[in-house]
Amino acid sequence: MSVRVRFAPSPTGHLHVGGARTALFNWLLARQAGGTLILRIEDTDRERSADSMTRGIIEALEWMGLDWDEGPIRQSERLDRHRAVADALLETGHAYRCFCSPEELARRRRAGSGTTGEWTYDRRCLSLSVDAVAARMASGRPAAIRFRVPEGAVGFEDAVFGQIRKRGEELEDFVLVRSTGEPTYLLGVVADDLDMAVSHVVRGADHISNTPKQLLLYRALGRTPPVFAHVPLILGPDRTRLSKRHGAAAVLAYRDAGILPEALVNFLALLGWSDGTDREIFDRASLIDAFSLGGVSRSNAVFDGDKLSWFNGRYIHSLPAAELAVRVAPVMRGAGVWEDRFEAADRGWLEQLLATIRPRFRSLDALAAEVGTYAGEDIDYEQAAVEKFFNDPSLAEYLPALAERLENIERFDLESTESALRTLAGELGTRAGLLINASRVALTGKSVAPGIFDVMVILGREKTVRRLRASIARISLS
RNA sequence: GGCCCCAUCGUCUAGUCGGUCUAGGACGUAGCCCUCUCAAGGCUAAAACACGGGUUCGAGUCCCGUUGGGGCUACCA
Repeated sequence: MSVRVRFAPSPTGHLHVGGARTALFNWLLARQAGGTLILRIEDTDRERSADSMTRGIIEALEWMGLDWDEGPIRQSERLDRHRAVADALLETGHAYRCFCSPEELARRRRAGSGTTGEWTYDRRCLSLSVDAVAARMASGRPAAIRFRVPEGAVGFEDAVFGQIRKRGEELEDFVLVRSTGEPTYLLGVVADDLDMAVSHVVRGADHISNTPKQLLLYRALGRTPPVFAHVPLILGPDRTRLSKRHGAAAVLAYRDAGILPEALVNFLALLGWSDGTDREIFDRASLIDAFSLGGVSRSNAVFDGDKLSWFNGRYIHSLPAAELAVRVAPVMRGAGVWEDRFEAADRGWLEQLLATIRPRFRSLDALAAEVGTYAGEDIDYEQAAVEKFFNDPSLAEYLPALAERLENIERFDLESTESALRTLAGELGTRAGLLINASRVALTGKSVAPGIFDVMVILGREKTVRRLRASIARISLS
């Protein structure tokens, strides 16, 4: 049997990391089996669904590199089909019309929810005679269609949670079609999964409790249900389900915060799944290779932004410099540090710069912002750096001397600049460290930067000499 | 409230048929090394089997209960 899975988000909000992980697991399963991934938008609640959300979800999936083979299919385009399924259920006696209005139900619910807990639908309309139903329909009274929950237990073997059972008596006669004629989610999923020949339903564990209802529908329809695999939920730091309340839970917010998609994918894969080894770094291909539903955890996981950040650092540090340049380019544009010369003539220089400064960064944002320090003409001097490394009066003498040496050495590379500086320090009878740290402030305006000779080489002789000389004015100010 | 599910370091997790598990790895934290700063990298440390009963020669691993957490309980998805 071929693997046909689906990712079925509802466009009532942004794609958050929980949904993204569900999408990832589905994608992994499909790719691993050479199967099919269907993207289905569950927008049967027209009140809460928004097209902009659908676009955002698609944008997020594309950014993560999770491609689908069929769809996007909007559930709202299949309403007639859903209604036909409901009619069939009506026909076979598995469903019935209910004329109780939502307001009336709310009233009864309030009155009925006494000591023994929740009120469930009392099946008032189930006992209506055929004539009574016909009369109400003729009078144009709106009717919902409810599923008639049969007696007995329902159970299924979940691919990650194992055996799950529920007694039918605990289920109420749920609504299949609203009195407005709109089918509900419960009917929609079953009808769609059936029509789309879905073989594995992989979704969040918040759907476990609804699965028995869906199973009843499959049974009433005389069809074999797919394999169900529920994945544990991702929790916020407060241990409740991730939502907008938890700030940046949206996938696109991570993209905008300078997170690389491969880092998010790698991190998410390991949140709730393990291959049983100590391995932490997985690229797409090895994830496809190693993933299995059996390795999915049964307990919920707290989202740890620090660890995501660590993964992001790993990828920023290890991506080929040329590739990294491609990724930061848009971020640099956003930060206003992009220059056209980076597109052509100075592409190599940009790549070299990125490779030099990246060990200090864990996000594309911070990395991009730093480019300006090296590529721009002017630099800002950080007060703290000036106070810490630019406070020796003799620097007013040393720095011009260093500038002069550097201006005249034959070659200008790592070895020559270092030997020039150390030789000068020796001649001046001072520590090389004094010159080095002061040079750092003079060349970058900061107390934190790559090795000073890397800085000199990346800046080039001319800019190095110029900044060294220009910086002297700052000494007296400190 | 009812029902369902879950339970190993602060966090993510490994833990084969119950037997060197004095519980392993990673993030984070602390220290050390490297060193021109800060990172990166390397090394080290502190840090967990929720609790109580069973079963067993032996339980983190099986069973029951308690506690804790999460989910569902809509004419939401």
